[in-house]
Amino acid sequence: MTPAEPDPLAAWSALVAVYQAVLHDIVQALAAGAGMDSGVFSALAYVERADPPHRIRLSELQRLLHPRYSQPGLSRLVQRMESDGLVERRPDPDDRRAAILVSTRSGRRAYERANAVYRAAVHDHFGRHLTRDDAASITDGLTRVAQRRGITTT
Amino acid sequence: MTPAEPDPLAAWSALVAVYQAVLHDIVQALAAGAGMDSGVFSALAYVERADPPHRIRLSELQRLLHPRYSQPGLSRLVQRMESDGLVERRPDPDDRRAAILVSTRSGRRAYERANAVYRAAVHDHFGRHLTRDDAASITDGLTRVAQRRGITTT
DNA sequence: GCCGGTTGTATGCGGGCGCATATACCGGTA
DNA sequence: TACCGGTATATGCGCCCGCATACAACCGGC
Repeated sequence: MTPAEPDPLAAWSALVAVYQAVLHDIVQALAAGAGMDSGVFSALAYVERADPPHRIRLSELQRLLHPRYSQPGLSRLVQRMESDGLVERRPDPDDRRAAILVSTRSGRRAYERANAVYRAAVHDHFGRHLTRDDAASITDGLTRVAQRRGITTT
Repeated sequence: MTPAEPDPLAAWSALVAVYQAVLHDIVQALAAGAGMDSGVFSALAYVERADPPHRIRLSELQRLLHPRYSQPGLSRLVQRMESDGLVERRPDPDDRRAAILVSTRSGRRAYERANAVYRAAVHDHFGRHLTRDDAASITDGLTRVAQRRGITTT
């Protein structure tokens, strides 16, 4: 394959095509292998990796999940997670408007299982098609864009 | 910035973060600047660039749009496009089950305007944050994944 | 010419999303 | 204290999506 002309539109088109196909497959894998939809998985991942772990303010989660979910969208996503027993909602002692999410034991187990499925799916549908150089140069290029745009990765 | 370790998970995370943020901004730009949602724009783009141009079989459009739209999703997307006067539905003389979409004059104008907005938005929110080398290496790496997965890019 | 499997498209239904808005609470100001 | 602009979260509403399914038309074997 001859090296690509440096056309940002072509880069964007390739990014869109790969993202849509890979994400679709990962979503299916998560549903089939862990019974979890990708929105719940993303939110739960932020709860688990928060500092301190296993708990996060709803407004902070909203900031991390933007623009994937609007504030009302997150409100309802959390309602579903709560009714599925993955997280609990605690009052914030310092601010009575705020809610703090804490993962339940069952939520933590579900996350561990789902994360294993997720990592395997990323490898199967994306990682194994990359050379080491590809992985490094994609990470570099996109991380640069993310930094310039003020996007926080992961 | 020090070069990234060749970690496919990090590459995927960066891809997701950049995609979501950039797409969000492009969608807003399309809505504000051309009054068109991104699904209509994608579908119309395939209609316009089909061979021969301005007309496409619905089932072929479905193949091109997969997995972004399911078959029923596309059926309704096309209904909206038709009721907005962007395309017309013609019977296929060779297969009475099939529908052929043909863009209307108004649909072609709307596409030209929206495409200008789209290209500008891709530049503003993505391209201008890339060096020439970034663009080339992202295109190269992702195109390789797309080829290995049998994804047709744009 | 018929028949079973396949393909192309549409529709019923349940559910998730974003926008606009409502409600409660915060913190500063006078 | 009483107020007021801003912040954190929830809810009403309409729309769009995918899944399951329905229906029509195609095609190959006989």
